[in-house]
Amino acid sequence: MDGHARRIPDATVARLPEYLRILIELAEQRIGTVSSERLAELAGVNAAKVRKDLSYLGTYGTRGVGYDVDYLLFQMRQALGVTRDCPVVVVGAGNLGRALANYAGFSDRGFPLAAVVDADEAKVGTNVGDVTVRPMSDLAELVRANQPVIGVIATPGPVAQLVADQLVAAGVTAILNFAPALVSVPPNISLRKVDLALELQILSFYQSHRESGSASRGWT
Amino acid sequence: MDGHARRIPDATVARLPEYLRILIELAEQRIGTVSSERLAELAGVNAAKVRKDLSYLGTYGTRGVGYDVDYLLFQMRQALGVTRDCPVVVVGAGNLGRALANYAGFSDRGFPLAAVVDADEAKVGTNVGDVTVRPMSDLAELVRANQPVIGVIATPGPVAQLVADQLVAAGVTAILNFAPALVSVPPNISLRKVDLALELQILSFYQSHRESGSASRGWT
DNA sequence: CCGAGCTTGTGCACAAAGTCACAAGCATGT
DNA sequence: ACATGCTTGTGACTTTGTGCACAAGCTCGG
Ligand SMILES: NC(=O)c1ccc[n+]([C@@H]2O[C@H](COP(=O)([O-])OP(=O)(O)OC[C@H]3O[C@@H](n4cnc5c(N)ncnc54)[C@H](O)[C@@H]3O)[C@@H](O)[C@H]2O)c1
Ligand SMILES: NC(=O)c1ccc[n+]([C@@H]2O[C@H](COP(=O)([O-])OP(=O)(O)OC[C@H]3O[C@@H](n4cnc5c(N)ncnc54)[C@H](O)[C@@H]3O)[C@@H](O)[C@H]2O)c1
Repeated sequence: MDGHARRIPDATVARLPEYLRILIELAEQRIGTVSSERLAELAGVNAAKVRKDLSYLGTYGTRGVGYDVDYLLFQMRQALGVTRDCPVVVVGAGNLGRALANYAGFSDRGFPLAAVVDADEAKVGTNVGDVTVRPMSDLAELVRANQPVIGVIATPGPVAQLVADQLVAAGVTAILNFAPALVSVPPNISLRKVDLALELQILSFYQSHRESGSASRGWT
Repeated sequence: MDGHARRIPDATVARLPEYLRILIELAEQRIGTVSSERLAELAGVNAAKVRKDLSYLGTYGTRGVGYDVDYLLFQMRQALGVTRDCPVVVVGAGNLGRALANYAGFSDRGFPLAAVVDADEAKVGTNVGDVTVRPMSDLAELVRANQPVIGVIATPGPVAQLVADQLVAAGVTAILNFAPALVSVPPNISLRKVDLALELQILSFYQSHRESGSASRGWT
């Protein structure tokens, strides 16, 4: 379609959603154009980096003016593949699973909650957020009915690999893992992990070695 | 004490807590020594990287044998600054704040919950986990009584900067931000953010551009 | 139509991170 | 004592990411 399709570096991919969030805010404020300078300020990064990042998507800016917010927004959604909503299935209806299920921010950002499943019979049938907890045996069907789906692991660490295998078998193509355990998936499945205790330990490190680590951003 | 104190790269710092978690598991299994090869396998990274990472802490391995688990564990805790527990104060007693407060994994890993505070009068006085929600006006005193403290922002995005400022004013030296907003802090304060919707969008990208992104790990 | 004033897009030089390959060094058995 | 086998620690190289600086290019006013 475009013809140039150059590969986007991982570091850039990791920043695109941040730009996306900012663009959405700008669009809500009826701001029509934005410069790389301003975007950089809002995202807490270098302006040159913003321009380089955006240039991987295509040449969408106008020299002397900046970027058209709505157009860039459209192109960014296209690039990120968030043009259509992508439902999410949460596995584990514990503390975290329930908080996630109650979280409106997911639907708002294009990731509606499709279902919550749990292995515990006592939790199946209870309500969390807008949905009813379903048994693990429903997983394959739920995934098939909603494809493509992102699977979220919110179970204890020791069963994380097992759950991941079940998600993959059910046909999920991307997994977000909150359990503090390594999980392996086939190479065609995307996997990311979020480990909160790990974040605290990184903070702890920079706190005890008091010199500006990579963690802190500019102070205005 | 040691004399050589070379600067540890950020990328290494981000991996150390993962090694720490694995070492704790190994110690629990009464495993006395571990090779870089095995550690790498458990952490899902390259063995040479493990060795280089560990070499920043000091020369604690034994050639032909590997690393003594207990000794390395001790040194790693030392390096990460997690030798003493570091209490955590959560701001915002909503879905996420309550899930965090109920989460045993924090105390287990050296980050006991000191308090939960909230600006909403209706929530002050309610119980979450083992603690009672306190008003914002108690923040400074709570921080003073527990120092050093890590502050966790679990409030809506629009007030995140305000809350961060209050945390800094109260004397917190490290902040973990869950709100989807940029917050600025003075350079001597450590700051990290966790944005779940952002993670989902990154997954979405790699899902729509189906080639192995940086996200997936090996499949055994 | 032209010049002034911005802002983009990118070449380039540098910094950081990752990988390989291997010498150095320890333990064990003979 | 010494050869053997294994694993560490690290120098050299590759890949990836960052930031500067500036030419190219757009808009607008006169
Ligand atoms: N609660 C938090 O704030 C928090 C924070 C950081 C990380 N985490 C991590 O998130 C995970 C969940 O935490 P939590 O506090 O919600 O735990 P939890 O114990 O409250 O909930 C775990 C849920 O998983 C279910 N489960 C157990 N085995 C299962 C299986 N094989 N298949 C499907 N479901 C299964 C349980 O029935 C339970 O409902 C843990 O790994 C934890 O370390 C939680
Ligand atoms: N719930 C989730 O699973 C989840 C997931 C990802 C991100 N988040 C983010 O975490 C944050 C909290 O989410 P939530 O679902 O718990 O929201 P929530 O609305 O349930 O809770 C927010 C809490 O913050 C309190 N608060 C509001 N203003 C405050 C102020 N100025 N000072 C102190 N407290 C204040 C409110 O009283 C409320 O109790 C949001 O930014 C959200 O985007 C939540």
